[in-house]
Amino acid sequence: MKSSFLSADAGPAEPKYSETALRILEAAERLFVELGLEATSLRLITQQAGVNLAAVNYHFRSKDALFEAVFARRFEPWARDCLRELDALEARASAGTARFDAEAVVMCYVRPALALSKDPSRGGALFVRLFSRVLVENHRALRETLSREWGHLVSRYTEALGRALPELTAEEVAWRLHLGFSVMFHAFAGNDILKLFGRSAVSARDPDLIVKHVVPFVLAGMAATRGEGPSG
Amino acid sequence: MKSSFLSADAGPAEPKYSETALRILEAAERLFVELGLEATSLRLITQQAGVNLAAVNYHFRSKDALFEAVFARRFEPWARDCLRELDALEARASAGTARFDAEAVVMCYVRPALALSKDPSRGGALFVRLFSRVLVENHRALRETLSREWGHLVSRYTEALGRALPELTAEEVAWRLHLGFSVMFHAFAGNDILKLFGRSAVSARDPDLIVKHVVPFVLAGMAATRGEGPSG
DNA sequence: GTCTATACCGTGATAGAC
DNA sequence: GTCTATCACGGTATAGAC
Repeated sequence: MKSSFLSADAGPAEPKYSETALRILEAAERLFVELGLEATSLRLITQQAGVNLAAVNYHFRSKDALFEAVFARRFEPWARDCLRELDALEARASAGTARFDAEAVVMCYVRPALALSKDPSRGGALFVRLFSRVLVENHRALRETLSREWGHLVSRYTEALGRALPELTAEEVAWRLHLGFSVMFHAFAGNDILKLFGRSAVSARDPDLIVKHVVPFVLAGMAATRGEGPSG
Repeated sequence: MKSSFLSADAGPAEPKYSETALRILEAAERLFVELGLEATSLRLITQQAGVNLAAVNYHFRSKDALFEAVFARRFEPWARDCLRELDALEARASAGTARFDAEAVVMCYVRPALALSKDPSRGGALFVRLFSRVLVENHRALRETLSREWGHLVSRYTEALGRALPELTAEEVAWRLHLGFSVMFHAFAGNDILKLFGRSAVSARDPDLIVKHVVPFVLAGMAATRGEGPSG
């Protein structure tokens, strides 16, 4: 078993939380998902958790750090799933039992996202929505952690997509990945921009339905011909 | 000249603002763009505008309403440009001088966005970024206004895309529009999700560069084959 | 180590004097 | 129209009880 930090070893992870800390963590998760980060006050969290306000500053450091902890608890197992998918794809491709194309790479993200969506014990669709919304909104609370701990995950997807689309330059691959993931995050976030205008016919909540529509869109976009002309 | 409320007549618009109100409006716009909505306090705005704190509640009603005013001043002329583009496309198509395809429809959004990006007197690229960020983040401040005043704009794009892609069902058209606009908003917002992970090679600031990469992606996505299989 | 009460300062909003 | 004073609420910090 290769144990490079680039691949998906199961860490011990799950730092032990005291009972108080866990109560805070769980109340916070529920409220962040329901109300969003800004709209959830520490006083509401601690009240629902049945603990003192100051406990959140003792066990976690700040509201942002609490959010980081809520996030990490759900995100890390998921990210490890993604890495395992990528490892498995590489293995299958080496063995000649799988094509290494854009669809295979995209599915290395979609499959774990879909599995998580359907597993309430790991946060389910609600967490996927929270996760995507947070990425889309670029929250300061996560910037440091994500780039320190999970930058290599993006590197893996970038390499994989570059291998799947060898006719593209590195810059083009970066753009396709950027755009493709933007749509997928957005779709999974359940944000319906057009609904802001009161005119959307899209019901964007069922994960299977999202995948059904978003995957063909993303695959076609990633495989687009450079500077496609007006008449195809 | 048909003058249905559905098409693009030039309204008088521009309600007269007192000098104090204008000073607030302009300081607010600059700061909202620089710092974001949440991070900009009314005390900072009024201080930079050289007016009293309470003036913002007198001239506008609340912080959200102030944002609405800042937004409307830039958005309305732009939205009218979009409507004019759609009207012009329909006219050219009727006259047989233009193809009514997905690219033509998408360009009805991209052209005004690009023009606005390059016109600092109307807010320029900074406002396009603010606008896109606000849509992406689904701000409560705009929900009511957008659906009341500009819902028909989305209806126009929906109809147009349906006409350009007649082989798709209405549900599919809604999804393609939703996904396509999501990517474009996101790209124009300059949000780089992958940069959160510290690993993005995309420099997402130059509007022309954004268009160059995003348009082929969106067009390919919109024209995607239903449930595209693994081997194309 | 763990938990609590309480105080501090910045936020948006508002009432009422001028 | 403008300004001062004040409010309730937010995140945070700390002193001190157990």
